[in-house]
Amino acid sequence: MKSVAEQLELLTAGCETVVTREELQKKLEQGRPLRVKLGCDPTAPDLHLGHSVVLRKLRQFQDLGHKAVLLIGDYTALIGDPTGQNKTRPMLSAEKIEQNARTYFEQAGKILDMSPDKVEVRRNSEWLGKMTFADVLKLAGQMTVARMLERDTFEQRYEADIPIGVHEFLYPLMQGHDSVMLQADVELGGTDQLFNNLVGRDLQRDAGHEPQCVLILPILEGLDGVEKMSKSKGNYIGLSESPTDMFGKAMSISDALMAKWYRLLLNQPVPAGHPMEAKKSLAQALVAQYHGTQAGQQARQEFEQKFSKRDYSEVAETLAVTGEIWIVELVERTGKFKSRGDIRRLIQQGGVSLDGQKITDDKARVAVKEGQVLKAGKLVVVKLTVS
RNA sequence: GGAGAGAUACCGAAGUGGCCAAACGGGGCAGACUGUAAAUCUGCUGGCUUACGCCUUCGAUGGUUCGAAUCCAUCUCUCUCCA
Repeated sequence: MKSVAEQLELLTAGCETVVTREELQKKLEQGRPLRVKLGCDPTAPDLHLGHSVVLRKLRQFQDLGHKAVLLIGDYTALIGDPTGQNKTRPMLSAEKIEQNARTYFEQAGKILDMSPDKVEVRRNSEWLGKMTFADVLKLAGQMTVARMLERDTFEQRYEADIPIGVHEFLYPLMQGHDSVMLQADVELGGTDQLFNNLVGRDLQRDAGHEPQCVLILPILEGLDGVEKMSKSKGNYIGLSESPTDMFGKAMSISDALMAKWYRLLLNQPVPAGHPMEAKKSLAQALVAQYHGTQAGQQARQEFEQKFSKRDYSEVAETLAVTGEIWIVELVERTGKFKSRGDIRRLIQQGGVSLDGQKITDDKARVAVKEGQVLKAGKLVVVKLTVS
């Protein structure tokens, strides 16, 4: 067991905001396992590196002997959230939610310790589903409109004339109420969760509990280096992606972004030396985290061969085709493109080559030979086999 | 409840009867250059069709017209001011 000072140092490292350090220290001094809450969204089961930042923090708590309390927001997902901003969030069936939750745990398990004594899984329908309208009013009475409007996402939307549904004011309260019910000692979240988590403190205090500490982790920018990593923006690396894709995507980030990824994903400073070498180390370490050390080395070797030496002999992915085939169809078979029009454009612009020879005629038929290598765009390289 | 403004492709934003698959900017993709970085230059950027061409798209539904993103009606949603 590490000392309180060591724990405190470790746990607050990398956090953007800690509310408050003193309180956390006091809780740690009590010497009992703390209950560390993290809300999971059962509508987005595809976890990516962005989610991993907060999950890794939670893992740190676990490793120090504390308990991860995963809260599934099944009640809100069941009702749906018709917020103007994100269109109408579809109502999810109970089965779908369960299925998503399972997928979530499967992926979160790559980071968290999922052994029963380290994790507690709860659903907020347990208590929210039983509340009466009078209970809701009582809850709502603990908050004021002015305070709600302090929240910057609300403030911004209000200023920008973007609609805000009244029910949206209730979400922070629901989330805060969850903390009361769970007797959370600590709540983790991304920067967008600061307000919600602080509401939890108020409600806990009103309920006569000791308020939870709030640890806010920074947002991880996605591949583009500007926007927050998210599935809808397509700028993410999924936790379940293949070593090849992970490595390739990681290599495409900007040097400026690399430092932040090092800090948030590896808890390390950028090593000295050539930025490209540093990036390779980053990519390798990431692959190793999710696929093992060996896969990390392999991915690196494969990458260096493919792109640095332009030697495609070791390409792992294969595609079986029959003898002669129309080039557009051939590329389509890789399954990585959304439409034929897209493929045509790619071909016309010189993005497709066979054994290093560009094919720019989108009407061409090609006679595929065993072992030829097809390259389409930056990321797709496959070895062809004739069947 | 009253008065006004608005809804265009991934986003912002032009377009007010045919030349509109829809200007321009951003984003995205590709090529050149590189380190699959950045910067820069160039091209592309609804779907199907290996051609001719066809189909879907300007909030929704109907209508006027040879012809509608554009005109009319109804509806839905949003914003502002007033009560």
